[in-house]
Amino acid sequence: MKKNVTLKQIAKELEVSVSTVSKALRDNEEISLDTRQKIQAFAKMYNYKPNSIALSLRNKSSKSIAIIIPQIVNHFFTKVIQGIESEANRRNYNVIIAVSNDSFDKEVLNMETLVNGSIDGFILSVAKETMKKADYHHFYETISQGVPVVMFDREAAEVNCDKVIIDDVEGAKKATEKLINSGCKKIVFITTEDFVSVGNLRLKGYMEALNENKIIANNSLIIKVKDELNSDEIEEFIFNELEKLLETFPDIDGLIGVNEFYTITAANFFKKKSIQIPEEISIIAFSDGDLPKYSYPSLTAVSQHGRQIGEASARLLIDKLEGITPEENYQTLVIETELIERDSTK
Amino acid sequence: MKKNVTLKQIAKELEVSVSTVSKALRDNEEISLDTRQKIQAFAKMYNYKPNSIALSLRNKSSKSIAIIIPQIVNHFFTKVIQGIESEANRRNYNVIIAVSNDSFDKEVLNMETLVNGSIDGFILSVAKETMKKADYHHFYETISQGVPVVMFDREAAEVNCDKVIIDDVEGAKKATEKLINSGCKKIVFITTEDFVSVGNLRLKGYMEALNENKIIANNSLIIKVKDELNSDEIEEFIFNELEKLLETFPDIDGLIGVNEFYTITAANFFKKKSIQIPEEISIIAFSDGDLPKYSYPSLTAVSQHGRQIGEASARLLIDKLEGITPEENYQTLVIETELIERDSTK
DNA sequence: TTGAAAGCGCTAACAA
DNA sequence: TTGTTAGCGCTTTCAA
Repeated sequence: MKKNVTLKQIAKELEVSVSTVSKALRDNEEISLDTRQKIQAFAKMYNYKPNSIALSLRNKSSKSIAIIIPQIVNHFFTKVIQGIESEANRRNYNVIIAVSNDSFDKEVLNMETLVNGSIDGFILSVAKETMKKADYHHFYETISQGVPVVMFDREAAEVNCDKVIIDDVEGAKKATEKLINSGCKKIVFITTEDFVSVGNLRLKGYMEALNENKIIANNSLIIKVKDELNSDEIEEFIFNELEKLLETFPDIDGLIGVNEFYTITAANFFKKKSIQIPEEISIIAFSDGDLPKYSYPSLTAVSQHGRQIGEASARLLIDKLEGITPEENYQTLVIETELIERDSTK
Repeated sequence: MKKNVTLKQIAKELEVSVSTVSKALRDNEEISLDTRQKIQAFAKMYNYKPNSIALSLRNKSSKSIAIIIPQIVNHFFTKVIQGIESEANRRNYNVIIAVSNDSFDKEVLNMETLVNGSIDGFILSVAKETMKKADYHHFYETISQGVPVVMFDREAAEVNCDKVIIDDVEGAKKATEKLINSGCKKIVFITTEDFVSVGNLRLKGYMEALNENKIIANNSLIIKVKDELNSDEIEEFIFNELEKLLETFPDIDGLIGVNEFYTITAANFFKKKSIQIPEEISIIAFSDGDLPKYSYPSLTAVSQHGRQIGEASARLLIDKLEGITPEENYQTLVIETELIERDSTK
């Protein structure tokens, strides 16, 4: 076990001072070409690598940014990470990923442990529990300490910071219109409980589209899946709700789900019932994931462009870190959704 | 923008020395109860948080471990991360995630940037390109610098370090046997190219099961998907191969795929052909993901227990970091696979 | 052209 | 019981 060489060791070997070595390695003109070359050659030979911790301490900057996401097992978030990674790497920043598990406490803990020196800024999507509690003190604190925060997707409206969101209202509207235009009259909407901003916005878009097309919205067609259910229970819940719905409204002919799981579960329900997709019912999912694509028939989906969201978030954050945009100049970028038409719609 | 308070500032305010503050905050008995309480109260009021960078520099340990995975958009890897996270958090370690994108250069770069102080050890799955090149110098170097490495799933056999692998041979064998026992005679096997260790091992298990059941293996039934194809091309490739296969062997009645994408694509092919699953053909996927579960009919799958792999890896690494296991004592843990029976097999 | 010294925030051995 | 000092690895100002 040979430890990494330090400036000190090199200095000792070469019988020069530490500062000379430091300067030489940064190719400072102050040092004679001769010494510089000698030192550089030696450093290379001993595979010298500057200690990044020491650099961070010294420079008050670690050149790394932290991502805090609610869940790691989530295709949308992984896409966002991919986007952040690519932009950050391009601009020589490292990326650290932490997971809040949708828990308020873990979100706070993550920020607290990271905020002290190890990272220069945050890109995060707010944990569900935090939204529910509406307790945002940890965001205010980090921002007031001069550590910039960028929120994406799930954001806290009252917190002043850069944000990258998708146009959920518009996305849901486009999806609903697509169904209406292809002849659907009774469109089911499966969403989350009210406190999740995203679900709400999508519901709003659905409503708007109905209104504008003079279709009277019917609350019975809106299924709100309880937050605390696990995946088996979700299936059971959705199957039950649809079963009931089908009894009262045997003529439902369209369905939109605010995430891929709800939607695919619904699609499977109809497959089981031998109700043809899209002939008898058209289906659209909100999703950036693989489920709709590999489903049979494949599902038309509203893509959230996770990668672009990630890239935009990283750009916003790094621009701020490097002083390209002034500190108190907060922007909210809206990334357009895209309707990817597949085989579940006419 | 108020910066975080430091020991020095507290010391100054309270007119004591820095070391007194340091000791008081760690509740050192050396300091009188009186002073301790005063200092602690003050620190709390000013929301003092130790600077983790300074601590790392001082302690030569950051209490964090780095995960390097080939891809972030991969359900298996995210499950593993989840497992690592939970074990690491339990033992008060932070987790940093970096992505190699299956590129040799990026893997090397990641390790180099992280190895210098910011992390105490690595948990990684080897990038495809690295396996192809069989260039493992970066692993040797980090290990020889005293930074422990744990490899999971995709591992470099010749590198001496802790490893957590799944019993791929056994998993494939179980899957094949399941099909044989349910009456399948002609089982297709869709795998990767030869240099991917995992694909190879699974193929071996398939072969073994056939042999032990006196079924003569037929190379034409083995489809090797080229590595460089994108997802659309993979679909095209698999569809073509199966089409051809069906002409020569209209009596194929079983199929195993080494990952969820290959398998689900094959399943979709049969759905398109109106060949009934599982009546006419039984299907099993290797997968930890959601695709098989939400497929219709749902697909029987060999689960790799990603979460457990993650937990075991973290345990191995942290035990080494804390000196619980001796440095040069390398273990290879084998995590059993599990056949999750669903609706695509009889 | 080179080097000494201070300092980033913290801890710990030793001195007072 | 409290404080002084040195040091983790690095950069940078100022002096030689």
